[in-house]
Amino acid sequence: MAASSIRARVRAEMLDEIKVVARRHLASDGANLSLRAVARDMGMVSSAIYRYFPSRDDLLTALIIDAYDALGAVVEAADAGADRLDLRGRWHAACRAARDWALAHPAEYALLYGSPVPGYAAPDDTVGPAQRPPATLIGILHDGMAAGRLAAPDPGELPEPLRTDLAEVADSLAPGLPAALLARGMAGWTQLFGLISFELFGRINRALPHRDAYFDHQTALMADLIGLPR
Amino acid sequence: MAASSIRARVRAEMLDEIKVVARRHLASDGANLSLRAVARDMGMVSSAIYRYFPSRDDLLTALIIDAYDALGAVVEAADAGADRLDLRGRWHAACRAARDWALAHPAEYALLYGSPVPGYAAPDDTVGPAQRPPATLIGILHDGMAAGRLAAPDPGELPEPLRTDLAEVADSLAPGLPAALLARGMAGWTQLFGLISFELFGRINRALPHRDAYFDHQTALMADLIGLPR
DNA sequence: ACCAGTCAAGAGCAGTGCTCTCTATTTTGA
DNA sequence: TCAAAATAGAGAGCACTGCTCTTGACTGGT
Repeated sequence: MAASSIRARVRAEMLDEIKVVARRHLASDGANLSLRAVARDMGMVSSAIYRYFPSRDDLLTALIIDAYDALGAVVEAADAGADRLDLRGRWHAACRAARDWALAHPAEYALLYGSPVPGYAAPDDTVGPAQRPPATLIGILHDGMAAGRLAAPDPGELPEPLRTDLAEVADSLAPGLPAALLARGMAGWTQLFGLISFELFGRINRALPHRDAYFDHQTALMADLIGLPR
Repeated sequence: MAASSIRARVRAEMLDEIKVVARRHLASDGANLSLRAVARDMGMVSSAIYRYFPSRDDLLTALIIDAYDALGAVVEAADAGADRLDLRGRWHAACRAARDWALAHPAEYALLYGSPVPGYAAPDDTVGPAQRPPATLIGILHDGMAAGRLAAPDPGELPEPLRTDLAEVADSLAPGLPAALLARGMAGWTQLFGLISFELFGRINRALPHRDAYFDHQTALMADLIGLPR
């Protein structure tokens, strides 16, 4: 058994090291990751990599899941670090954590939220980790409703086909959350994604030297829209 | 002269045809466009393409500029088609036009707003066309202020380093537009980009069958945030 | 009619993902 | 303990990529 586990442990270390090297390549060369280059960096022959990842897409999938989990973890930790009843503080902490992670890991962020890699379909393993960041944001609204610190928007602002759609999503994601509030929470999540993507990919913000202040202001506007108390 | 122009015309037609074929490949195979495949489709040898586009990146740049201009044109046309004083109608028309174009040309949208192609730096020729869609949205706010139908938010909501940043951008983009209003307009543009990108790249909206209604509701929320009169 | 500019073609280089075969090593089961 | 089975790496090879260079044919202007 010990002999068996030594081989398994070496294998696990290899898997990790391949991912570490691949992440380094991702950071320098972008999304078109070269298995041969990774192998070269590890002193292996290219075909040996296929013992560990049956295809390039499988390596990408592993990196994507790791990245989703890393992002989800920092967002959840930031949210957990704020006073439970300070909804606005939690909102800003979660948003800032997502942005900080993205700025620190731009290539991995691009892998998650950039244009999909052509010919690559993300397997179902990714949907769970992918939902951690938005689920955290929605959780803030859910807690706010439960604590009576957050008012539900007028349900009449939702036209009918949409109201039932959103109500079903709310039931499965955060039971009891009013559909109209869920819609505003999703608006906040969409905005967060857009802000980070523009800052990372775009060029508009070149005219705005104080990016932190811009980001905080924009997320504050969304907090206003949601109705988080000041 | 006529003889010279016939050659120039053939050349221009070749440039166009290459771009048409390249767009077709873009739609089917995504961003990793193959010059050899394009050449094959045109019955040329691969090296002949280089007479027309010195590199793959130059072809990409041409496609990007065309796409920005196409998107900008439909957004501007949609805005121009609405009553000048119906700010909300203009806002929705412009947003819907952008979404419709993106849904009709997903690969080109991904080229514009997806993760940047690794190793490819967009040249300065692209920044002009790239600003047409957001400039159209900001123009709506500008007109609204001029017509007295749009109130400026409290300038105090902007912290100081940010206020001067935004004021400078406003001066160059839409003189007279209050900085706080510009910030809200940029929020709307960010949200529009995020909505379209999520719908095109994401999987969240799979739970929302009525996507048109969702989109309209989300853009209406941003119109509320901006203060566009109902 | 000639010369210069333009074009397509082909060969070739260095790189890619991936498959297959071969050999060496390790683990396992009787 | 010792052979069988599983696993690891190496290397060759296939079909593909972007791109360069040279060669030969064609065209337009003088």
